[in-house]
Amino acid sequence: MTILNPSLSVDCVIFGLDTTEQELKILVYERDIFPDQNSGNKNLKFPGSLVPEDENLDDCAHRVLYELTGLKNVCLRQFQAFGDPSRIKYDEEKEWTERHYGIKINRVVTIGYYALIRIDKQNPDQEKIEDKVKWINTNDADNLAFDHSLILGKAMETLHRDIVLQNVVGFELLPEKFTLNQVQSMYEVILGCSLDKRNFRKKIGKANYIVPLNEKQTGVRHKPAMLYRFDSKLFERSREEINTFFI
Amino acid sequence: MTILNPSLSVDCVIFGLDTTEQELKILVYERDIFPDQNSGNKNLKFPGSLVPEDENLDDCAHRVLYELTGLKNVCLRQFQAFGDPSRIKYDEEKEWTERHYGIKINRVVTIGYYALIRIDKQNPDQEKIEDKVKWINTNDADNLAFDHSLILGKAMETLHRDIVLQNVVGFELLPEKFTLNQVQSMYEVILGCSLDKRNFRKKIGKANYIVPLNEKQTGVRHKPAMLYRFDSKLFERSREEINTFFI
DNA sequence: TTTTGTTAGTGTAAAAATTACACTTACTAA
DNA sequence: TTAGTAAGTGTAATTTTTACACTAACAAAA
Repeated sequence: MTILNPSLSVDCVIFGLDTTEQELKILVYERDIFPDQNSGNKNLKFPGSLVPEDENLDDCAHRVLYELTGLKNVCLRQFQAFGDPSRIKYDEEKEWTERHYGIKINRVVTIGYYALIRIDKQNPDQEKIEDKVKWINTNDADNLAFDHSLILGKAMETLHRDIVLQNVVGFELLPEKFTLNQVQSMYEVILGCSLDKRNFRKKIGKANYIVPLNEKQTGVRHKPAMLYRFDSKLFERSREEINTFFI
Repeated sequence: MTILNPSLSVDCVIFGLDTTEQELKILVYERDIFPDQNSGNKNLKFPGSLVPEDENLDDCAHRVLYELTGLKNVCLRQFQAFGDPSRIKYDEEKEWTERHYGIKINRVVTIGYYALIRIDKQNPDQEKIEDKVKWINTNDADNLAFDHSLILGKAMETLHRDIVLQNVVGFELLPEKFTLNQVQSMYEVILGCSLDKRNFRKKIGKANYIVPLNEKQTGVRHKPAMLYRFDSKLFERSREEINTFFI
């Protein structure tokens, strides 16, 4: 039997790109702590859990995400620990947590992880989760449970920084074969701004890990775009070069 | 009485610039776990402690650093949580920890903080610490206690990244009035590389928070350098601009 | 008082990167 | 055949980055 540590948890901020609606969404888990209709988003939290006594934090984050949402093979990145003793704001939240895990909890420090995924591909397993997990737009995500609005803010800061510095790519967000315009609009949605098409292509042209295929879009009502693929090995290599510059 | 959480700690990686020897050092705490003379650096750890049940993580890091070393008003930055269940490698280390705190410990997750300070100014309080705290060169810091060599590596990565991106300044490392060459050699020591003097000055010239004083060095055996001061308000303002770009 | 040793301080030209900007092409569906 | 749509392309101006070498100002020693 696994013994849960009553003062340690992980929480996963999963960003999903909705390519059809051009929106950045997050995955939340719905509980029934506050029955009031007007309780806003207080019933919504990020998928997370207390950490078993003998489990590695990274492993725990992956496992918990899988168990709660069915998502696997997600590239999670630890970004910050949240340790305010009063981060569990309401008595109801503490009671729910103790009921949920069946143990008395202490002050809980949570380790925040984040990931970017592709909504249409890596969708949460709906059967498993009994409609408790859903996507909401980042813009509608104020007043989440616990301190999860704070966690979201820090996750977004980290995401933007990582995207701009190319510490993370969002190529998980794109289909295996994609067009350069899809890459551009991915960046635009994540960064929340628009980019110049030609200058963007100049930049992307330098990235050897974006490899053109000898293939074009079909069935589109306009000039078909060239398709590309993402080469993760080449990407890792170029990322190492950047990192050794810093180290 | 404070109740310590048996599975949570903070550790502080304090970088100190030794301007005379042009070296980057770290502050370590010496214990007597391994009596063997040849035990390398296994008795050396970063100042840290278990976290009291009701204390904020940041507050805890500052308090612990003060109590162990006498250092205060240090700008600590959280950089990563370390949670490998086997990060306490040796039985002797676990025993020492339990003896030291007088409680049974679990698997301990530690939250890493780092800071940059000026060795000649903010020296640890030698009386208080009974010679248990000392500076060692970062190059000599392999095989530290627990997983503290891993922690050091991650702290240095973060430091380099923060310095290059101007997320942190090392102006705590310099005297109140300083020369541009001091700034440059500070960067050189931290980054471990040499920089072009003219290009460095061009860059520094754009930073409005480095303010020239109408004053020169005296008593030096060469052409006296212009003195400058660091304006932390102007710096904060320019840092906010950078941050809003990311956010 | 002259010399010597030492660090301070300065400019430029070439190369690279960034920015702003508008039209033609290739396809589908009507 | 036409209309609508997104794809794809180049350039000139500006800014940033890079490499590089000498003179100036002081203290100490001769």
